[in-house]
Amino acid sequence: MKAATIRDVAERADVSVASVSRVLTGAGPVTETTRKKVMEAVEALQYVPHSGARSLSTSKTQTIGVILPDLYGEFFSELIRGMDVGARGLGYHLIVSSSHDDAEEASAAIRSMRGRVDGLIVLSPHLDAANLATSLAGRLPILLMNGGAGADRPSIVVDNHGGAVQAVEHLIATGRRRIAHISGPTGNLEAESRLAGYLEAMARANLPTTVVEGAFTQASGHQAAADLAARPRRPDAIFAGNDMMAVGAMLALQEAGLAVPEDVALVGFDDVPIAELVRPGLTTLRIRIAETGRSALERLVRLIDAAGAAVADTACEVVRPELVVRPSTDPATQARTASGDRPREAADSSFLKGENPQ
Amino acid sequence: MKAATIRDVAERADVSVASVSRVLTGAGPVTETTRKKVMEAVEALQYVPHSGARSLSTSKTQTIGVILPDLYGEFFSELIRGMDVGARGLGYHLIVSSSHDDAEEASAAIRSMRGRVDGLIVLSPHLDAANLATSLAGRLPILLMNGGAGADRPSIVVDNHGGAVQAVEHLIATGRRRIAHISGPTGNLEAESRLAGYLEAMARANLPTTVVEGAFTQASGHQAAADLAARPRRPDAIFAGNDMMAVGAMLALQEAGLAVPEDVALVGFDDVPIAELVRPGLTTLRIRIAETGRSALERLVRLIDAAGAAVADTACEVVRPELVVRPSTDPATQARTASGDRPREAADSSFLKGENPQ
DNA sequence: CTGTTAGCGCGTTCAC
DNA sequence: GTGAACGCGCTAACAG
Repeated sequence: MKAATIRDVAERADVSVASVSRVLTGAGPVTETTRKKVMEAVEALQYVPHSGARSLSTSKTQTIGVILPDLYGEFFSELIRGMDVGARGLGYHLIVSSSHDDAEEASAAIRSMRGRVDGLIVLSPHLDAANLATSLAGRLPILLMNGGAGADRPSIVVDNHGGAVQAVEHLIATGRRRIAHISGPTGNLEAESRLAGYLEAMARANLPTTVVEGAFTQASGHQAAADLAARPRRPDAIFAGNDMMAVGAMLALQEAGLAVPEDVALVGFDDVPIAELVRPGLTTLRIRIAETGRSALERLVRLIDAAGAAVADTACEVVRPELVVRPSTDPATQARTASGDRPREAADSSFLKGENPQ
Repeated sequence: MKAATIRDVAERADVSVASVSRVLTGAGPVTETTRKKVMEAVEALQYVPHSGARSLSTSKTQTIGVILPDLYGEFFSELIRGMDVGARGLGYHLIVSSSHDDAEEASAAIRSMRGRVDGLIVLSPHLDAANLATSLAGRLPILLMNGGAGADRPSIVVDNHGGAVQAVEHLIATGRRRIAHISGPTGNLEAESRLAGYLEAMARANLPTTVVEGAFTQASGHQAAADLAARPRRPDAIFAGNDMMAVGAMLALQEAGLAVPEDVALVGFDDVPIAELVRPGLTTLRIRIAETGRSALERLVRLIDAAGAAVADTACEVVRPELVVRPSTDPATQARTASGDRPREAADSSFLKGENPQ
């Protein structure tokens, strides 16, 4: 008892497979009579077109692949969510492939996408990702979001440097001077840009710098902050490379008996959902993550539709983070951000709101 | 300038396509000489096999589809993460399809998977999902995780009823009597089981019940708790239908000037990562979400491999939630859960730890 | 061990 | 308007 094919339908409806195809795809002229016969047969046989075969025939899979380093943490899940929304809106499917630690694995993952997707969104922190993507994809439209200067390929990057500068300047403006930075892992382009921004802003203000390397994980942020808190000349502010580390740092500081922001002010990066839920609410640099994801997907689809002629879109779109001040640096904002609802959602596209989560 | 096909490789290597196929798939006997010639041609032409064509030929896509209602919130993202880990381990890809509000849409989504995946994991809260899946998939292996009694199909369900009973009994054991419940949305099977468990446990203890309906979202939990806090005979404990609502409730209570757990104790459900990060840490019923996801995927693959003969596996696997006591019901646990690191991760499989998140 | 050929399931020219 | 044939790119029989 195998699934019915287009041939079975044609036979039962007593027409040719071509007619069945015409009816089902809606393309080509068809008599109402045959249309009806076909539909009846389809119904009777519970026929469902085989998208794999269709893809091979049309060389369109209606699927886009997302290559990313990890699925852990809210950043990536939000991004995926946004992409998924965009994909569904355009009739595309999303195939995710994560946890490619080294370049070798990532390259294999990209390779295995050929014939399976119409385009790729690559978020690889590996330095040579751009080259990899270029060489391995064999003329597959690719959108880079790996944090590197997009070279001359379509890409989207976050202005990490500018965001970091904003963070530091905000801390300075609120009277902080001993500002430490918990950086992301060495080799990660995003992490390095944020670090560079921190260093530049501090240098400009003529302040001494302190950097502890983290790994973009909550645990590493916790450890780094514990370290900083124990130092004789403890900082009066910490700028963490991302929100997860900031959250870890916040807990570490509180465990050490330090008050946030009174003793130590704290700033994160990304504005993941949890940033608003911790207490005190976390000041951070907002990237509209889900929206960025959707936008990325839509741009890739545009690229796909344009096909070869798309030499036009080779730009590197820059996403500028927006400073969101919360109680972790400014107690006065307490009232505003104390709500359990997320005010920002009201401003964003409605797709950002989850209506029926488990 | 199109991508090279197997024919191009065969031509350049001066062998037949069959030989190329043998070399590339590793199946069948091949001389070292031809192997070398083929590999050279592959290298020269930058050839990458077209997985779509291969799938059509082998009727194996090495892809499994996940149908879920939403991607919002940590529950689903954790689940997907676990599935992704399992998939990669078994050489499978994951294609996600979410936000199917009504049964119609979900059914269309399932249908569109034909020829694209080897099996399906369906997490639909729609009551008739089981039927839908059955009728629409045309002999596609399916694993149900929709919370309903799996009928006689392979499925995984959480013991929501038992978990809810545990929650209530814990609250009673810690001296609470006016225990309210913020339920999930009507029509959601998980929500209804949890509600039933609450009602049963309360009845057994001969305590009066109070139920406010939420929507499994943080915002709805916030609103429900604000409502409860304003009542003349305010509860001294709240059991929320999931962690997101519990977090919303916690913030609402704190805004109302109530102390957790002193004035109102709070229990959630799921044990999403954030449950440990809010203050006070949230007592909840732990489902090893990522692990459950991985396990589900592995089981589905087993089902796929077994193919037709798999009448054996028709069981309904039950996941039993484990009560995790944190300060939101018991201040004495403060010290233990104050750490920014997640102790539980040490106990779980290492794949649960994110090493390189953005 | 290797080459030839027939499908996998569908879309799509072309004549009719 | 309709049907027969070919091709998408690859794997798997079957001969040689």
